[in-house]
Amino acid sequence: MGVPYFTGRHTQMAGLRNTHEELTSAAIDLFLANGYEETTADEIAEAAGVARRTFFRYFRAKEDAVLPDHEGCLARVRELLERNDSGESPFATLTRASHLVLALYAQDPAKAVRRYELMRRVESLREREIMMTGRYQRVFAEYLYRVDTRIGDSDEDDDRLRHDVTAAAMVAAHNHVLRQWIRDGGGGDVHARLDAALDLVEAAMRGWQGENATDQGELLVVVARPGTPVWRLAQSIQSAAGSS
Amino acid sequence: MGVPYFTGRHTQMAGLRNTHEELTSAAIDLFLANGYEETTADEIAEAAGVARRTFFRYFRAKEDAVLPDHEGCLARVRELLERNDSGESPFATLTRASHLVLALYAQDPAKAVRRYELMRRVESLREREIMMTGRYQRVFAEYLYRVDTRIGDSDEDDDRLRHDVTAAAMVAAHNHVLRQWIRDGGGGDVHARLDAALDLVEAAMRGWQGENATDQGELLVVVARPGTPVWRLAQSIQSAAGSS
DNA sequence: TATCCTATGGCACTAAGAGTCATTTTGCGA
DNA sequence: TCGCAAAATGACTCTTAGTGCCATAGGATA
Repeated sequence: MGVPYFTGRHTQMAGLRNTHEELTSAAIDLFLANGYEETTADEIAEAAGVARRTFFRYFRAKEDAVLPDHEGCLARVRELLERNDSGESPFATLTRASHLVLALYAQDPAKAVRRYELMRRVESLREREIMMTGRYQRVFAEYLYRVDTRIGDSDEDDDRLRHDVTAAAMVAAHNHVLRQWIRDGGGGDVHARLDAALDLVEAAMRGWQGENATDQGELLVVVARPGTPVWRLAQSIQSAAGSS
Repeated sequence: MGVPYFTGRHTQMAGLRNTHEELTSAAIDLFLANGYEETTADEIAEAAGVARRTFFRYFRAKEDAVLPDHEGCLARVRELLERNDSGESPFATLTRASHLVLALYAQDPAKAVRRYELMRRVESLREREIMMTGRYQRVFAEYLYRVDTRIGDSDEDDDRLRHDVTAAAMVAAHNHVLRQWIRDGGGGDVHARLDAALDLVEAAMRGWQGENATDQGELLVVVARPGTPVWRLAQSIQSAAGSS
């Protein structure tokens, strides 16, 4: 078998023992009780009533026994971004992808809180989590690069910078919301909070301009007397916006 | 000795053999020639004419033999942020910190290019690098949280979100500039490029608003006939901005 | 010369992770 | 209900990263 790691395989009927689940909960229990480094893969396997080798068939590394199934989630995110069926904005699509990731935690708040407690004190787990967010960020940035090309004279490298920064900002907002939610004990509507945060990010990034940018926050006041033709208004607005 | 790893210790007189340098270059050579996983710490040590144990005295992990001295750089960044002597803006201080990190690569462009070649194909090294950027990002965000508190009615949680996003955006911009520079072969003035990129980030983040923000990019057009009192103008602008 | 102190070498040990093959379990069609 | 193919598991072995511990070499200092 080529890729034996758990990504939805190992399908178990209801009622039968779910090795994956037993391994993760045994791992979290032992880690919380005896410490992370102090717990060996042997002990986890034994606690789950399974052989050591089996443990490493379900998880490619010790850390993965605690962390959520990012591999599978990343695959779903990629699929979502490649489908790209609706006519929504790139940012909106990435927002949906963010919710997909958030659901990975939100669907089991109690476990999320326990995991967080663990990650708070184990450096190695924090590192792994950071790595994963880096993966998402990269996928986001690449998606933007693919679909958010702009017509006109905009500099290509500047566009890529904007894509990288946007992806980083979105992931940071996601992580912020997730962390706050978990610290609050896992109550309330996380998804609504994520939407609010991403709205702020989108608003800020909408102000991203190339080198010939107009100043943010500038007020454009057009004074016209009644009876002025509308095209005249449009003309002066345009020229004012262009010559800042 | 408590912390034996290289952070400026192992001071060598000029002319004596610099074990650290020999180990890193031996490591890069062997990794590029035979692959990363295929090269053991034993072989690196032997190539540097040193014992295996010595290798792990200089580097806490195999990956660290290739990567730049992030540990020391992080310490310098922390020191810079804690000094906080000048009266510049938080963003400007973080910009200086970014330049500090950039210098870690810019001071030896040839080695940076070789390293990049290596990281391009070794997942484990990419992971380590992502981890390190995560560390910087965290330090940046914490700095903002410390010094960029705002007076008035601004929501605290919203502030922290802004700090997280700002830090992420800055680090993303830094990494973007660094990557582009390395891909271009390591020529030109990286530091100038970083300044340009961070200027764009600052401009975008300046547009960050709390929940009662007016829409970014929205144009407010006031039409008034000549002779209208100024207070009347102000009144309608205010009411229009408030009801968006 | 006696003595420190630091870098190094050498050795043993733990544990993570991968390869391999035999064995069991499970799903499914006849 | 039986039997078969595929998947899951168990039981080894092996390599290598990383650590702890102690001995030693060799330069600096009193």
